[in-house]
Amino acid sequence: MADELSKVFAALADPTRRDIVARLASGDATVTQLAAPYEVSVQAISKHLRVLEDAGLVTKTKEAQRRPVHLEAEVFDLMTKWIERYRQQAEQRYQRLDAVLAELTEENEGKGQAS
Amino acid sequence: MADELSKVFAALADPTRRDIVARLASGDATVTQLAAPYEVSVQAISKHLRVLEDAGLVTKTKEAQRRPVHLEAEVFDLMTKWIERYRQQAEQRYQRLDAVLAELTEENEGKGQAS
DNA sequence: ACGCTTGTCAACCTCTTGGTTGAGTACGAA
DNA sequence: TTCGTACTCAACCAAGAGGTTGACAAGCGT
Repeated sequence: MADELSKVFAALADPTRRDIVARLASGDATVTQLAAPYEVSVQAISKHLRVLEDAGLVTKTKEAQRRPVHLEAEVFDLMTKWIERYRQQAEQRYQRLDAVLAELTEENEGKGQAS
Repeated sequence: MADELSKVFAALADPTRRDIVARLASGDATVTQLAAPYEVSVQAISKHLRVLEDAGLVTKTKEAQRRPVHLEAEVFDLMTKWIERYRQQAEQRYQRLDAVLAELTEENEGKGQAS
């Protein structure tokens, strides 16, 4: 796949992966610990983790046979920045429209017309 | 597909769709206007717009033959809330770890050990 | 009434995704 | 050294995503 942002959004588009992120937010966990709550195979969860890792949302470290998974918070900033940029612009436009509508209402105030 | 959040993330996982969102942030546009910059067919863009619409990121209105597309800012809040929840938790844990490490360093200060 | 513009629907193709099972590696415990 | 645990790799499969082309509907302008 292509750019960082696409990978991050794609990774979080899956409910299972969002769930995993949610659990990692309260502490690191190994692959089998993460796989336990789900009905799917451990391999499937391993694949999910690789997607999260490729997106930079998560890192794996070695500890004997275990691979504790750790949530990386920094990548969230990338998303937040992207979102905020366009959310704010859209909201400003919305408020500008509000202002225009308010003006139009004022102008028509004496004319008794409010289509 | 399933839940709202999954649809929103999936919609924004595509660079073309993020690009469309970016352009819509500075004003509404018709389907052909939105399709113009890209090499793909108008139908492809129409599909992209339906994905964005299903995710609630965008609305279409009728205006003669044209279908002006409008960016809906509210849905971004859903994402922002989800992201912020886990980002903050992860950051807090990180800072707590920092504090623990600082304590450990202090304790070892007189012993000349700094592995 | 006719044609042009705008947009969607439908069928099709290819690549990706999320899942499976089976085998293999790496390591600690006995 | 042998066994069990933890995890990954590889091959495979069904379903979905993004693209194409072709046909069609809906409106405006002449």
